[in-house]
Amino acid sequence: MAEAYDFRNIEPKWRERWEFDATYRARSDGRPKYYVLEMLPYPSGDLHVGHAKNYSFGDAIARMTRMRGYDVLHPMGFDAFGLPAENAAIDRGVDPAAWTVENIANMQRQIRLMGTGYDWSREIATCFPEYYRWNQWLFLRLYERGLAYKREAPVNWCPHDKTVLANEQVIDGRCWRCNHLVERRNLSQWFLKITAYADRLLANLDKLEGWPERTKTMQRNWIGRSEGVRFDFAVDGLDETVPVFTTRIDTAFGATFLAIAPEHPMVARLRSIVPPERFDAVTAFAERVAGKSELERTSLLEKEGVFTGAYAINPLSGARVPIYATNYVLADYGTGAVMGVPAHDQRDAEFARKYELPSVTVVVPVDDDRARIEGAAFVDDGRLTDSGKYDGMTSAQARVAMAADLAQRGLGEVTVTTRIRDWLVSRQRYWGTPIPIVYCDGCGEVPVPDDQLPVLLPPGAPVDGEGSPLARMESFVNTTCPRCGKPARRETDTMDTFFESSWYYLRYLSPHDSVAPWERADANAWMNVDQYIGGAEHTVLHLLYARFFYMFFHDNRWVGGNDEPFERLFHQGMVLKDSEKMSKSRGNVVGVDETAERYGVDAMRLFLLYVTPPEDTAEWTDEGISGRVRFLNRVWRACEPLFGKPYASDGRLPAADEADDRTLLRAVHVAAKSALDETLSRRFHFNATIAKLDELVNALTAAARDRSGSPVTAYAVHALPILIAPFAPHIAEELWERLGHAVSVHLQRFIEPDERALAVAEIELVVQVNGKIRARLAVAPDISAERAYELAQENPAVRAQLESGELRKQIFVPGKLLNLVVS
RNA sequence: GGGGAAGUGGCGGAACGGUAGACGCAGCCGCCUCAAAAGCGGCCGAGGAAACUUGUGAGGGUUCGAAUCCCUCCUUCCCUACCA
Repeated sequence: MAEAYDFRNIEPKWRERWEFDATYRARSDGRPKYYVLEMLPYPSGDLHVGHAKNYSFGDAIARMTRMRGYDVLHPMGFDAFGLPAENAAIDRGVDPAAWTVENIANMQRQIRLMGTGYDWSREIATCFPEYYRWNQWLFLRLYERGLAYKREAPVNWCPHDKTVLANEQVIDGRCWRCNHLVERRNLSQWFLKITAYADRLLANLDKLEGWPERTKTMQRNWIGRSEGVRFDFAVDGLDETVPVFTTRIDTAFGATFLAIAPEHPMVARLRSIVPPERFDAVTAFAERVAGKSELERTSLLEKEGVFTGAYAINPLSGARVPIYATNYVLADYGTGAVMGVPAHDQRDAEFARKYELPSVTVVVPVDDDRARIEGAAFVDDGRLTDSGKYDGMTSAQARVAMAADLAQRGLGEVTVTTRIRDWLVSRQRYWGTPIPIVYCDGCGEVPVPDDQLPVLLPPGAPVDGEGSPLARMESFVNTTCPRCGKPARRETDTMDTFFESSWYYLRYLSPHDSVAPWERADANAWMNVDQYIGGAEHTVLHLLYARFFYMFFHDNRWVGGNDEPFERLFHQGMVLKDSEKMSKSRGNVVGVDETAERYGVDAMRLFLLYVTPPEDTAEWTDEGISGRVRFLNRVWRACEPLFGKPYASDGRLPAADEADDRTLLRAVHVAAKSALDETLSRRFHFNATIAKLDELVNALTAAARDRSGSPVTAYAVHALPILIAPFAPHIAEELWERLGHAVSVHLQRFIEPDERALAVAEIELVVQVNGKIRARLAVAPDISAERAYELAQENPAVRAQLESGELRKQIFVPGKLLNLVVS
C-alpha cells in the first residue's frame, strides 16, 4: 500500500523550509507590486477558526497574486498597546509588557502554524519604542499644525476607582469593575482635529470605488453633514443671544419654545434675570443630567426639561417663547440649542406634550389626502401657512427666503454642521504611547523636541486601577523644560491605541528606519494598499482615522499618489459555532491549535474558504472539515502514481483527442479560470473555485481507473499542486516536490486558462417554445441559427408545440439556446 | 426612529437576463471485506407509474425568457441611534 497523506509531518516541514528560504519576502525586483493587508490584530489569547478564516482568505489572495507574477507585500504585526494588558496587570499583578510579549509570541506561533506566507522581516509591534517614538513624532507634527490640541471635555469618571473609563466600560451608567455610578467630569483632554477634514473625508468617499457601499454609507452617516441655518434668538431682558441651528428654518414660525442643553453657557448667565427658585431648579436639573454618562443619558427615552424662567425672541416671527433646559438637546452638537417646533418635529412634539406647550402648525401637506397619524408631527416638506409674508411658499422656497432675510439683518447665516467630533486621543492609562508634551511654569505647554524622542514609557508603574499610573510616578513626571531648562512636568496621559493603527501600514514599508517613520521612496513604491481586509466593526473608527491621517500625510508630501490609503476594502464574515458567536463563556470556541492537530492546517484553510463566500457568516461543523480531509486524501492519491517521475509532464498543454482526455484537460482549465476570475473580479469567491477543484479531482479519480498513463493525466497531475497552492499550501508543496520539482510551487506561475483546453466539442442546445424547455439537442458549439431551427423542427416534442400556433419570432443565443415564440 | 445586507432542497451553498439546485455535508442503495473502517460506484426539491406538471419568502410588473431587473409587502441578520 502506498504512503498516505501525512499532514502531521508534512505541514511543519514546509513551514520551516519557507521560513529558511524566505519564500514570501517582498523582493522589490521591478515586477508590478501588490500590497495586501489584513487589519493589525490585537495579540489576545488563542486564535480560533474565526481568525483563521480571515488569515486563510488574505493568504489565498496574496498567494494567488504572487503566482500571477506580482511582487507581493504581505506583512504582519501587532497592535500591542491597550487595555487588556493593563487589566491583566490590575487583576493579576503581572507586568503589562511581559504579558504582551508573551501573547505576541503565542499569536505569532499560531499565525505561523497556519502556514501563512507573511514577510516576517517587516514585523512590527506597536508597544516597542522603535515604533511608538514615531507615534510621538507624528503627534508633534499634528501639534505644530494645530491639529492636536488640548481642551476641557466631559469624560466618564469613576469616583471610586479614581480613573477615567472608556465608554464601553460603563455598563448601565455604572463602573464595570466596582459598580459605582459613573460621573461625567470635565477634564483637560487632547483632541485631534479630524473635523478639519470632515468635508474631504466625505467627498472622497465617492472616489473609493473599491469600497463596499454600506461602509461608505456608514461613514457618511457618521460624518453626518447637515446643511441648515444658524440664527440668533435674543434673550428677553438680557443683552445676549442664543444661536440655534436648524435644517428646517421653514418651520420657524411654529417655534413655541427654545430648548437648550443643560450644560449650555447661557444657563449660568440667566441668574440675573430669573427668579432664584427657577435658577436653583435649573441648576439641580443640569447637575442631575450632567452626572449621567452619555450612554445612560441618551438611552433614556423619556424627555425631560425645566423651564428656566427666561424668554427668547424669535427673530422671524417676533414671538416671545419660553426657554427650557432639556436632556434631549446635546451640548456638543450644533449650537447646543434648538428651536422647539412641536408641530413639525417628533422630539419637540413629545417634549411639548409632556410640558403642555402649544403646537402651531405652519407647514401643511401639498396633497392633503395623506392620513395623519394621531400625535405625530408632520415632518415632511409642504406649503407654509401662518408664517407672515412667507405664507404660500413651499418649504424649499421658504428656506431660501428666510435664510436670505436673516442674513441681511445680520441675525443668521446658511451653515453646515457635522456630526463627527474631534477625536479624543488622551487616555489616563499606562499601557500606551506617552504624549510628548511638557508643562513648564514659565513657558507653558512645550512639545518635546524630536531629538529627545522617544519619551519612554517607564517600567514599574503602579498599575492598580487607582487612577493614572504615570501621574503617580515622580520619576516620570519630573523633568526639565526643553525650552528654558527649568524644572517642569511631563504630560502623563497616553494615546488612544487607534493612533498607532492609523498609520502602521506605512511602517511596514520602512520597518527598520531610524530617521523617519517611513521613507517617501518606499511609500511611492508600495502605496496604496491594494487590498485591505478586516471586520466590518472597524468601519467608522479605524477606517475613518486612517483616512484622516493619510490625508494629513499627503498634504505634507510625505506620501505620493492620492490621498486615500486603501484602494480596495473587503469585510470578511464571522465564523459561528452552533449558530452562535464563539466565546469562552459559551464554551463553543473552536481553536486553531486543536483543529490543526486533528485535521491539519490545509484542511482547515480549505474548509473555511469553501463553506461560504468570504463575506458571509460561516458555520463551523466537524462534518464539513472532514469533507475537506477526504478531498486532500483524494488529491494525494491522484498524484501518487507519478511520484518520482519528473518527466511525466513538461507542463505544456498536451494534445487531447479522446473525449475523456478533453474532459480532464478542460477540468484543469475550468478550475484555473475560476481562480483567476475570482481574483480579477475581486469577488474572491474561492468557494466556487474550490468546487471546481473538487470536479477536477473527481475527473482525475475517474481517469486513474481507466487510463492513468495518458499524457493528459500526467499534465493534470502536475497542474493540481499549482491550482491548490493558494488554498492548501503545504500539501501543494509536498506534492510538487514529490513530482520532481526543485523550486517552490508558490513561486510558480499560476496556470493561464487556455481557450483550446476550455473548448468543448459538443454542447447541449436548449430549445424552448414560448420560454418553456421542450428539447435539448447535442450539437456543435458554433451551430447556426438556421441549422438549429432545422434540427428543432425535427424534434417531435418541439414540433407538437409548433403546431399549436403560428411561429412569430425566433430568439437564438449562440451556443446556448433557441427560443421559438408561437401564438 | 434611521441606514445597510440577505431570503434558493434536510443543511452550507452554485447559477452576475438564457438548462435552477454545480460542489460539499447529511441520508439511502450497491461493490470491496470474514467483518468494520477507509475507498470506489450509484440515488437524492415536490407531485406522478410515466409523459409531464410544479418549484428560488408573498404579490404585482418589465421581457421571447426572471432566483437574477423594477415596485409593494413580509421575515431575518448587522450597524447606528434624541444629530435639531
